Amino acid sequence: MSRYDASTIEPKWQAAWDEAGTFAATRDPAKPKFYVLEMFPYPSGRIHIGHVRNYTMGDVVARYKKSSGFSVLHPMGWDAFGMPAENAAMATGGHPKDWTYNNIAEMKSQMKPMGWSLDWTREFATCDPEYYGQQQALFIDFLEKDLVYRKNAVVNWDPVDMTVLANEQVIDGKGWRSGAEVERRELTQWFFKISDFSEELLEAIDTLKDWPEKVRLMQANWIGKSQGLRFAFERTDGGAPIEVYTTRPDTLMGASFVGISPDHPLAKELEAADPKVAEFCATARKGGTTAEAIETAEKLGYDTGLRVKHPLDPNWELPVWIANFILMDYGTGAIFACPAHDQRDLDFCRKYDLPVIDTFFALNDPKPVEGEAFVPPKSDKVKWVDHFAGLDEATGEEAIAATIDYAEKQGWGKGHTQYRLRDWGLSRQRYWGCPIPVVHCGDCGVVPEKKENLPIELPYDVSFDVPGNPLDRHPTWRDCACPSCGKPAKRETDTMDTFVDSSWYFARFTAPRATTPTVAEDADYWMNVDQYIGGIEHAILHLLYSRFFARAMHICGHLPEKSKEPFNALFTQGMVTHAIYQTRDAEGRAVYHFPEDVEVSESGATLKATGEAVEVIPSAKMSKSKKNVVDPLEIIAQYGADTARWFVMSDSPPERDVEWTASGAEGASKHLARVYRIAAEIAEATGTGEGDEDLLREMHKTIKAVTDGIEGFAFNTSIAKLYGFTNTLSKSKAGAETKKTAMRVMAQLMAPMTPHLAEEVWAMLGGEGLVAEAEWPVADEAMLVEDTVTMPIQVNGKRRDEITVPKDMDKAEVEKLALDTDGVKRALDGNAPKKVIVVPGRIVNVVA
RNA sequence: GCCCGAGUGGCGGAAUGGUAGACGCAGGGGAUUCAAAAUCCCCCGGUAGCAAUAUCGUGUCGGUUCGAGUCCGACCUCGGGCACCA
Repeated sequence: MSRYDASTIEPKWQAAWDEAGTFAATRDPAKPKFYVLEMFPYPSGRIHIGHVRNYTMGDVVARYKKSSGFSVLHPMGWDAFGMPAENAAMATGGHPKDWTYNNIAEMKSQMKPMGWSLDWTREFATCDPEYYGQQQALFIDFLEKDLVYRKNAVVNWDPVDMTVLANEQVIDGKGWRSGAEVERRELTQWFFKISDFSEELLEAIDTLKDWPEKVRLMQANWIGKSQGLRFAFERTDGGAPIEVYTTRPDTLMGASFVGISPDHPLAKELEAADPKVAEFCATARKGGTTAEAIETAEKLGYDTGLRVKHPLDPNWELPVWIANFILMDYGTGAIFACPAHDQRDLDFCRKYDLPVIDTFFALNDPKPVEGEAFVPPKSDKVKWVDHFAGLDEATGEEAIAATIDYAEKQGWGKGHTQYRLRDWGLSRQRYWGCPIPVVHCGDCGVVPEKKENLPIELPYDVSFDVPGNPLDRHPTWRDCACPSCGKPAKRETDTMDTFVDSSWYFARFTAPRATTPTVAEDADYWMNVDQYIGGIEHAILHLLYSRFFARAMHICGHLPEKSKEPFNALFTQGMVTHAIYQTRDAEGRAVYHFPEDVEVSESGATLKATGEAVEVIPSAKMSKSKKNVVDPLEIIAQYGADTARWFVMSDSPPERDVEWTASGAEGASKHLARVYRIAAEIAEATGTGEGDEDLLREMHKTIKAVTDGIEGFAFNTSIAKLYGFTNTLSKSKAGAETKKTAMRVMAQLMAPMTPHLAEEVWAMLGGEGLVAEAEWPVADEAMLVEDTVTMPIQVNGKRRDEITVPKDMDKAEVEKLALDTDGVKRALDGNAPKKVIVVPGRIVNVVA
């Protein structure tokens, strides 16, 4: 008898699928379609175990749906623009394009042996000019529909390298290469008007029924709708009033000062006139642009000396401060502070000795605020000190509504709906991205490129030996003719955020070679993505941007109405985590190392090559920049793709993070060999036996459990059931034909996870055609019903005994039997039960 | 700092509010074998006990319920996101 040998089986069946064109997606009007998509990878050059897990999940769904009669689209491509390619060029002197395409070739050669049912004929990379040219066409359409504009926004500026830094390149407020203190600097940049869609994007979240609740919540919070009051403080010097937005207008009587952002027009005006203000603003602008950096930085303020009048009391004057924690991007860039009911304001007022005025107390505890602000939930009733609108005891919500009403009636303020969501800044001052297809003309201003001139291709002859954007210093690339007047003009040198690339690739897969962004018939047939699978780390930005893009593409006629929400169902798989190994270079900067280069022992970790001690940082998301990635190729080489697939699907629930450990692959491999052995025995078996009915019952239960597991993304429980059925089958004494039937069904049920082995077993047992094309088995409901049931008997919630009774036995009868068990008698110790609860078919609980 | 999750044996994990630990890995014992590999069988949360069994046990503390891993409240720890990592 031959033994299970993945290395001969796997290439054989992959060739068979290729020859039959099994996974090429075709529009078939006779069949329902199913579009399954996993978030496409960044071509780092090596697949890691997270990819294996992610794409195997999608493959299980794709193969299952194909068997269930759907015409399946399951494509693959490359999210190929981005910083790592430029970093590699800087580090090794190569070219981002060569680096990227080499990586793609390398990764593809690693992915092919996995046997994923991908339609490789649709493959593309976002750095292909054929792709980004269409993206440029979309940009021009968006410009025409007024979905894009230019404005100033802050970036991380490295004053030594004279270059813009990504957030990732700012470490503890300093530039990663220069080590210089980073400052926030304004630059004119391109923006998508995603905020115009705030309300629509928020409301439509309710329609995303098959998205995880946590993702919907995160998106709703991100959009951040709030109701508040907009009003202006009059200045005592007669200057332009300061407009503020507040969500707590009810606390206006507790106002302590008016604060403005260092980027507020008034701050800039004062900065120009007063060196002291300029000095403060320069300090306040130190550090990175992230919300985290701004919110955790020390709170700094500067009293401008300006005074404003309190809107409710013309004699009450408030000082105007510039404060580093106020964002110009949110609301009006100006606030009033109420320290008694906001911790940040309180800390600030204590620091600068500003007054703290209580506006309300807890109902039975009129204790003035000291070190901690009093911030009850807005739904709690509180006692008001002196509410101008005449409230005494009322909730925050009631008071806010009353205040807005009062302000509107008096005419000094207006109720306002505010969203936290900001417009999407897409400009990047970098080379390896999609060029923004506009031209700057001395006469015509900013002019979109003509579509017939697309794609605007990146020049190849660039260098990365000095910081900054190589497009800016290219000798000729910028030179062009103005599309409007024809005079000499200059190209835009900013490229697009890579989130743009990934915001419409799912639509492009429906017609990847088209000379327009999409083709109506293909988009109509294949959209939407029926099952999208990806990491939870993309819960907000990528998914929100894609939802915006789908709407914008619909407006421009590139997607049908139904695709405004492009992802019908979303599954967010957990991340594969791993410890990070790092050493430090001469300047004390972190240098990361791959796990396979590190020797880990009880006494610590060292580099295999040099024996240098390695710092071990606890498990974190696997990322190429931290090099804490595990190479699955070894498992594949040693055991085969099916073992790797079986193992990653069996080991943990797919939505949960998993800490990668190598143990277990061996066990998975043994199990597959066992299945092969049992199949080979059964293939040669003849004659009748006993227990055929029992085996068939178990088979139908297995069909149901495995199907439910796949449908519910609980692949690990499907696999547990398949383990159980393997045991049943190996012990069964049933007749040969029944066993063959059971084994063929097992091959079908295993096929989504271990497709090569399944084909082999299927062929061995005389299955017709390819198992990949066989119809999915359906459980016979009649075979699932049991006539007797074993019920646990509890006394006060603790299990004391059990009884096995007919399924439909009368409650009173069950109660009688239960009370008569030894375990119950022992627990009751002669006492009469107070109450007996019988849940038919499930449990009996005796209350003593 | 703000938003969102997760926490169950040595390990990965299972469990419509109804027998906690299915299934697997690791470990222990046995069979087979000249021996080994491979395979097959049995045991496997802690404590006490020869055992039957009792008792404790799902991050911590409290609550709801006949009954809580599951629901509610507070907390602890870990993870993700925070708009230029992808």
